[in-house]
Amino acid sequence: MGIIRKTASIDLLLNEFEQESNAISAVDLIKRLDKQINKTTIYRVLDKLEDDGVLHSFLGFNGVKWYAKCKGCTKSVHKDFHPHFQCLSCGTVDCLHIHVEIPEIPNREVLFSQLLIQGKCETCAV
Amino acid sequence: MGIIRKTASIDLLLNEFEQESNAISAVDLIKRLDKQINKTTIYRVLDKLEDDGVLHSFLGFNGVKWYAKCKGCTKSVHKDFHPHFQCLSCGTVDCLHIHVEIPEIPNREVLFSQLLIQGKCETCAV
DNA sequence: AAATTTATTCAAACTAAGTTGCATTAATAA
DNA sequence: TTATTAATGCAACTTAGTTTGAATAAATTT
Repeated sequence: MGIIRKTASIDLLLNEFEQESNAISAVDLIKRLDKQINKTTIYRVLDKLEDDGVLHSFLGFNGVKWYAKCKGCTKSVHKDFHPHFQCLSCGTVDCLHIHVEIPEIPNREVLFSQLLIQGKCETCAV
Repeated sequence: MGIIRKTASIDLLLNEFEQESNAISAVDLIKRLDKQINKTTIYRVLDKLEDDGVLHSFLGFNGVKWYAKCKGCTKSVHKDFHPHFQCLSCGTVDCLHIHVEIPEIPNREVLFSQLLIQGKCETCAV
């Protein structure tokens, strides 16, 4: 079930992603919108936005959930297998628009994959 | 700080990994050894075994921590960048001994990476 | 435009994974 | 064999996320 009604919560959350080109963690969104939206609502709206192909989610190295805007994803077509990058210095997480080849694996059926790369970002690298 | 003393807890934990060729989640180990070792101790011993290059850890798709035996890792040399595979049907998680090329990324310094592949394992694939 | 249905929201309580502080136990060294 | 210090156990805590059930707001029907 996707989003049916336009509400203030959805606007507020989408606005955060307009302002920001990087990924944003659920935890961070809860902090940012603390005064404005209940955390239950935040998790639910994020869920729905992901359902609708507006956002996609992935896990960072410590297991917290991150969300980022989808490019070219729709409700039905949601194949967004790009890697994500987490900077060790500043903590920024973002999508890498590069292609990584996942090799065929004998006797196994590959359905999804998640590649998380950790290092230093443009700003923090020497 | 690695392991300094040989204790019963360490033996019990190592024994689990002897018996099993697949990865084992921390949660599962706590269940298995419930009567024998306290969960705090389990987390602590796992930490140290990882430190010593005996085990390596990674996160599953739902963010829980998995451990598997290291091959050719030592305390100082701990470069184990192989992908991990999680079966959607039976839940088994294991190490894939294949090489995946992580491309250079302009202006970024790549330090670590984690590739998690989800699908159907040998036993569960048609 | 009021009534009704349906979706959305909130607060609070809960869960699951993992961590911390501290007293106690047990390897190892002296 | 005692002294030292690492390892352990326990309880309480933290953090991220989920569930619940009642209250509210938005659509839709009348």
